[in-house]
Amino acid sequence: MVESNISSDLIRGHIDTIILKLLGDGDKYGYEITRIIHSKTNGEFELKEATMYSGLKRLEHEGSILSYWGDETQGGRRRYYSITKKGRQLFDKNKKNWELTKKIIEKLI
Amino acid sequence: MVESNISSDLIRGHIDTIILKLLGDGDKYGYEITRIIHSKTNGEFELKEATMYSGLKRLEHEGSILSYWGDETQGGRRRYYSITKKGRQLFDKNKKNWELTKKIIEKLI
DNA sequence: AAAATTACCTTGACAGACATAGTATTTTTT
DNA sequence: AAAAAATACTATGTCTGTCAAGGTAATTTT
Repeated sequence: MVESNISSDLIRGHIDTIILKLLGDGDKYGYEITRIIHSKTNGEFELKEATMYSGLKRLEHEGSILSYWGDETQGGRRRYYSITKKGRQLFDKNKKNWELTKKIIEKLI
Repeated sequence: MVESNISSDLIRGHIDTIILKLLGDGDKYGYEITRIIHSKTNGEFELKEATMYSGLKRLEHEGSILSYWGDETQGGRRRYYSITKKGRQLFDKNKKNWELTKKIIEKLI
């Protein structure tokens, strides 16, 4: 269980993009997002709950995603998130930004 | 003059590493560091002065660099910075961290 | 002489990540 | 059946790095 050494400074600014990417493949609820990320990275990166929820709130606020309560008649309530057109555009923009930033960092370190 | 669109969130956590890298090649004074970075990136990234000086102060505080006044008898004073052994170790660590983080981000976006 | 550049420094604001704490339900373990 | 762990959500407040804005002073260019 190697559990994450990823500095939060290095991940900063990528959280929203990571969430948007996941939602691009279909609606998900919050807790599910953390689980997927955990397994996708073989436990190397753990998205903290507080971090995720603040990202979700931010994204919803600006209209990049929207949310709705699942209709689980049994079991705990789940709030699902769905990406909007604006969200897809933001993702594209962020991804390009990442590519550019990556090149620059690579040039400098 | 394309001047920087690099989001400060994406660069966060890399400033110190960038500075250490430059000092690894020889002592430099503050203003010089900004100029080198500017030209190395063809103007795509501009290290803000306040950001740089706070990085320098942080690094000096923790013993990763040290500083001394240049002996310019004529002309303006210059404070030179020099990397320490600890600084070189920190650079190596940061660089590894970057490689790891890069892989993880790439996996997720 | 005025303007621009070189070179340094400080202060305070801001925003994102996260620790911590809390609620409530369901599932697993003892 | 009771206790513990996992699922699932939310709110509050702290910390830290980046940067805008401001300042000083000398030198060089216009």
